[in-house]
Amino acid sequence: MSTQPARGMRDFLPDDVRRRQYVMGVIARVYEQYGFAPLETPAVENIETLLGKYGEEGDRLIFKILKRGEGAATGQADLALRYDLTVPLARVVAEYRATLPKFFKRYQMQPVWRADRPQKGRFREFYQCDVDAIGSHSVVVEVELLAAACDVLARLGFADFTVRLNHRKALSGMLQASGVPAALHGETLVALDKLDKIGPDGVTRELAERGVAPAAAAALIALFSDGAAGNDAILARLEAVVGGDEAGATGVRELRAILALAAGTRAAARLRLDPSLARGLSYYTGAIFEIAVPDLAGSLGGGGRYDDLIGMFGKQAVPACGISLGLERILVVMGERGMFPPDLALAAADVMVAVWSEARLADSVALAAELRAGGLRVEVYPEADKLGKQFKYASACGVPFVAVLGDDEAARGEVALKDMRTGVQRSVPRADAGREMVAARGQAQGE
RNA sequence: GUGGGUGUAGCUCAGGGGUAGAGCUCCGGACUGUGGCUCCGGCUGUCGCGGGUUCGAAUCCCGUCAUCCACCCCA
Repeated sequence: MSTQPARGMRDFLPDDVRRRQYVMGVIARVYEQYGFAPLETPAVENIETLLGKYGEEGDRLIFKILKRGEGAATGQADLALRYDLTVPLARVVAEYRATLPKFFKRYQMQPVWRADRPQKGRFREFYQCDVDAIGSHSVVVEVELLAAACDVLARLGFADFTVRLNHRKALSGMLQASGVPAALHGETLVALDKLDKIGPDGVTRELAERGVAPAAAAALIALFSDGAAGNDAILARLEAVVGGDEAGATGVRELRAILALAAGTRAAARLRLDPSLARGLSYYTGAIFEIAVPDLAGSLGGGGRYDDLIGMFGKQAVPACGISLGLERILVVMGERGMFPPDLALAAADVMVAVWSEARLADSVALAAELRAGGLRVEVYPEADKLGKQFKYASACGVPFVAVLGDDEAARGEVALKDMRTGVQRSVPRADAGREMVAARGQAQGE
């Protein structure tokens, strides 16, 4: 029988968990600094909550749960594993709107599931770390979210990430003004997105195949090729192309406002206007973001404004905006670059109590209890064994101290303490052993 | 959904028609109150699975499954 975890799923061994907890701790602290409150929702949602929210591709990748009991024979699904944290949030807001604050700011770090094909930095179960602000149309929300995400990455040690920025309304304005019929917007964006892969000629060909007029194609390619230009230059160009299109003008105005408001935050140096950024999730309605580093094909995070999603739950339309960071992607890059603090690899115990003989077992367990009461993390070697083996085990585990309570020590009321890093051993009164090692640990951490 | 790489010991991998291998890990010993280093000895295999070719297949062929990578899409 195979002992591997199911496809695209992973086991997290202690070192993995420590790294994950470290990163999630940094993220939670930053989000709290911005005034966001924690939220958790169930892994499973009713299937109709999820279907129709993500677009065709997204719906296809939802893990569905077949009916149980008498319904099992029908092969129908009534439940599904959540595909992201945004749609469950929208459901929660629609359900509890009356009791939530006017501006509901929440963060959520939980696993989501996608029936995708696994790849580097891509798993079927992965954690998203979302921050969202509900209830305001103001672009202050966008700026605060962008600043928080940039603070997180900076605090984790990233110095080379960029945040691509675009706007759904600016995008549709561009297409509309270029004479692309609304029905072709989706396909046109897919083709334009390939610009850096198949080049202007390839995109021109593909657009022609899809029925886009040559003049419109040329105008769009010119606009989308402006990658190296500064934000101001792109903004000016966008304004010119979008022209009188009303939605487009709104989009460009909001992008301008976001860039202006962000000037006083850590996001300012990161934001790159990118007219080609589209994003596949269908619920976005306004600004859209994507966070990237050069050494990973996928993004570290993404997000945007979704003013219509909460209204889809049939109650009241509520504006909303959010950003999602991909924990696994961040961990993959941090691992490759060796960005974790060294003390994450520390042993699980400060001291191991060796067991001299069967007769001393009870006394050794008692000694461990005394040391724990003094604030130490203490492991007891679980059986009486040759001392050599016990030291070898302690050494392999990286435990910095071994306490030996042999017959000689016990007779004198002492404990032998060996510092495994220096090899120095001395006997101290049993009552002082805890204090000695707490002091030694403090010294080691001060180094 | 499309395309490519790889499946051999617990782990990392060699072997490409003729008896199944190495390093690491693990266990024991040198070392009966003391680890790391060294040395000696030992355990571990349906060579992913199924079929075919052959006197003979880990090796060649077909299929299948798993896994990794790329595309699509995404975090």
